[in-house]
Amino acid sequence: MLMQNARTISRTRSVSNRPTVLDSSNQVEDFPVDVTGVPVSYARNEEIFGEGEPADYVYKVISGAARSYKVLNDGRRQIGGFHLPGELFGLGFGDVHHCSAESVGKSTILVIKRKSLIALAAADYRVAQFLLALTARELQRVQDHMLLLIRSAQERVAGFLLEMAERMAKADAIDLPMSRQDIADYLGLTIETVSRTLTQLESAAAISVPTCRRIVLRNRNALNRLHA
Amino acid sequence: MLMQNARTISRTRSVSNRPTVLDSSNQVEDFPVDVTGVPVSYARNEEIFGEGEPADYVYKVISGAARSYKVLNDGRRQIGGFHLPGELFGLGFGDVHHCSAESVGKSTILVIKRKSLIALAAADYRVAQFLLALTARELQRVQDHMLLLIRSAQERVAGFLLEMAERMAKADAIDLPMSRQDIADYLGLTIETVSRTLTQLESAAAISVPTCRRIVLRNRNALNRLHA
DNA sequence: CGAGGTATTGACGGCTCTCAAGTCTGGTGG
DNA sequence: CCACCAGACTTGAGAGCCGTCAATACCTCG
Repeated sequence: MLMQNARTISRTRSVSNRPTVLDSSNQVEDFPVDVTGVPVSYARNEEIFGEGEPADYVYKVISGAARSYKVLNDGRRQIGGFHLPGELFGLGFGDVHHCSAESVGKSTILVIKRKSLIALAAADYRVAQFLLALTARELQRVQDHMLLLIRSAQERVAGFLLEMAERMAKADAIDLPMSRQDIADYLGLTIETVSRTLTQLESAAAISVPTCRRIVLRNRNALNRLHA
Repeated sequence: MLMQNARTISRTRSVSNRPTVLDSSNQVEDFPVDVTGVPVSYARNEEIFGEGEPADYVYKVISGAARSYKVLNDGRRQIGGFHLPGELFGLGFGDVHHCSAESVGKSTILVIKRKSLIALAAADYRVAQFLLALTARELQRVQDHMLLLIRSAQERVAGFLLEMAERMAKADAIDLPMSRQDIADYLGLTIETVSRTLTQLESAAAISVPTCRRIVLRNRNALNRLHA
């Protein structure tokens, strides 16, 4: 019945670490009009919002990274996406969140009142259009992620590395903010398989792994071939 | 490198079967204001739109069913979703479609000019809100679908049957519009595994399969247990 | 009635999960 | 500064689920 590791849910979590407001007011770029939010700092593994909670805010990563996820009732966790600096998350526009979100490491995140967005969108169509575009892009991202989940372990890991390189990228070196467990839960694999696959890719000279959080892409063609 | 069946792509397809306009004008319900579209009939396996084509229309199923899918370059196909009567699809709000869509069997589909929607949304915020809600609901549906893809074959098939029963449902009997290959590509399995799993579920008295397209849910509790 | 596509069933192999050590790393305290 | 510890990561052996290949049954339609 359950075939994957159910230990996923019992994970270290910094409890009762209240968010700290850093500054009183801060503007959100990207939007066609001015939107303000409050920057909040989160600790490693701290919850940002939980599934089923009222969705009063949307979020924008300033520094660090966040993960959105759902948990199956047998304990398996599926990470739907990682959110890197500059990206918005917590969209969904029901009255409650349909997934949970946590800070990956230490992070600073701009918290924006949803109501103010809704009001702006009602008044200015460009804001509504912008929100629609954001949601549609997120939809597309999730659909692409689905394509990863039907592939072999090598293809998933290669795809993950290429995606991360693309999103954080300057050079061919990536400093992953997330653990092997996070990667595994993102790719629908186990940490052992992720680890083994990275070792294989390293043996194949496609990557090198100087430290476990740092990965250098040595042969993008090989990775792209796997990415299919 | 590739481990799943690559024969998926070579599938019968009714070629050169031009859509037929049935009627000149037809209203779209659900919308907060009047939106008109044109009902078009499609043949079995006929393409409705292709990935990369300009997204000039959105679609609403009147009768029959449609499937949205993407194809990997090794030929594997992932069906992102089935669209049943009453449901809209082809949202996405980029200028091109990011997936393809086909009619499953014979179907009638209302084709709506996207531009007219955009214009309406710009003029009336309720329309914009409605579109946003639709897209967000679709996002949520895809996220839930992702959760299916990380489960065992039994869990996936059970989840699929429950989803279909919920959406087409009146009673416990479902008449599936789609083939085993469609189900397999939706669940990230092979047709053999889908077939075997249905047989298992039948042996376990959870379902019965009078004909291969008709499935009767005999024990929803058992299915729900699997669905986790 | 025959033909082609569709579905089922079986045997086998491989990929990934599971369980279990072992190794490394980063942080803490002496 | 170093020893120590806990968590994270890696590596190994074995098992199980599902994919592959192949043969057979079914079903629709000409």
